[in-house]
Amino acid sequence: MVVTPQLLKTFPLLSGLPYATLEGIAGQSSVRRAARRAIVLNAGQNEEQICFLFEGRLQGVDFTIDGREVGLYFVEPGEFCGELCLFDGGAQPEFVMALTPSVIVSIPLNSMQTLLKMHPELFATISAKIAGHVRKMTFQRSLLGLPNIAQRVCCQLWMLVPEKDKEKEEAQIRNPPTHMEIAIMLNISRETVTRVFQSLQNRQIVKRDGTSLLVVNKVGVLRGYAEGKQEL
Amino acid sequence: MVVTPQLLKTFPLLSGLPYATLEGIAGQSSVRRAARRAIVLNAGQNEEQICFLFEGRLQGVDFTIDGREVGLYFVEPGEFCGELCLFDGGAQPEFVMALTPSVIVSIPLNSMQTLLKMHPELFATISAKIAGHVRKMTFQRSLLGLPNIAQRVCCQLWMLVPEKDKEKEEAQIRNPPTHMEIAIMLNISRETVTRVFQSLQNRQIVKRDGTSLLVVNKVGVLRGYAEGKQEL
DNA sequence: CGTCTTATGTGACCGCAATCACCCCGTTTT
DNA sequence: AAAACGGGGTGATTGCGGTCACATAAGACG
Repeated sequence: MVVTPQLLKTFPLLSGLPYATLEGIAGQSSVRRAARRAIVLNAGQNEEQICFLFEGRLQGVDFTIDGREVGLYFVEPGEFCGELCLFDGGAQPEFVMALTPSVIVSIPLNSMQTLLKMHPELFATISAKIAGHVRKMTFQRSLLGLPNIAQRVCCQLWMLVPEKDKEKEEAQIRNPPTHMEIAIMLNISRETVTRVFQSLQNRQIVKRDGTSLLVVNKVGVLRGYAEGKQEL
Repeated sequence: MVVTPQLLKTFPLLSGLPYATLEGIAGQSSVRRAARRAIVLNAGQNEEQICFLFEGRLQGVDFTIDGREVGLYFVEPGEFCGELCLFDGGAQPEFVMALTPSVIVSIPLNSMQTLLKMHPELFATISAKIAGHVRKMTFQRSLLGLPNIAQRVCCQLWMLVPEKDKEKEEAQIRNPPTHMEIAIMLNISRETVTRVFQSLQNRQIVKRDGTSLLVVNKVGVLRGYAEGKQEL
């Protein structure tokens, strides 16, 4: 499929670039659909591409020495991943997998490097992204320290609430991760996640609406659980 | 205390700089001793300094919502920390604490920024350092996925073995972290770490030599445990 | 020197989440 | 339409590591 400048313009990182530049980049880029569970980036390889997520949800995953899956972070539409090679040319440390059918725009590493030379102001955004990633990982790690499992799940759920809905009473989480995908993020078993969700549903705090929508009815209460102000 | 150019030159990041430049930086920098448990960098604040560790050992630590300590990474002599503000000007995400009495050289953020303008080639090293940090955190996260606790401890211990000793039969770990400090890195209790160490000592794999030295007698065996090839 | 503090060592107990085994249900595949 | 699959739901069991409560050892320090 063809990458259009309009498509590239939808990504915050690139939205400020002149049309002509975007046209050039578009010519070197590619767009692909990734099926559920498809590998977008491989660990341990020099992937040499920056992946922009247009639609869907991705997850960074790693594996322990004994083969268990470990969830690292989620990638939401508009964000990108695989940018670590811009910093040290090294290999991709973790796998990136599509959790839902996704649309991904890939810009090759060297196109990206050329672009950065022409527009060094983009460096600030990319640096900020990496810095943000470090902060996110730090926070995620601190989640694992919580002895209360339900609180862990609520924190993770809270992070999936769209920014714009955090102050509202009700929120929607589109394409929510499966229980398994949440479980590996939090180092707990799938069954335990299910049981916490049951508990939340019984209290009418969340509600499933089909397979691709999770409604948070009482955003404030969820937040309370996440912050440990109330026990589930 | 006064920072000399010679002191700065001991740090890999700065060792390639001309003497005159180092003199300039030295004038703006400061060196301090941090006692055991002293806070070197505060979380949530704009610390605006890059800290180079000359001697000792530091640990990045965070706290969960309910106040538990979480260990994030260790800083070894020659390395630096607090560099995240170079990337987004944001606050320091985690605390950095001295585990042993340490000597730390601090370069203010704006001196560092000026230096980077004059010597953009340093960017590569700093970028690589951040990239390395991301890789380290990813690995550390995958450690937490290990269901076998003893293996986790052995992995952590293996990472403390100096690079130069990894192929040898015997290795020394100077200023080893306490059991508690290892425990918070691995999300396990202090007692459990103690029990694993007992087990390792009984099998003559490690040996304490005073308070500031841990001798690994059988490096290969430790590695075997770390990689899950043998069960402890 | 004795006193304080911090680190380590160890047993007993117990609670909680992992595991296992199975169910249901909706979707996709054949 | 049947079969296969993946996701979610649930009970019973159990083992492992957390917690608690001490004991002991080793420095730190006046």
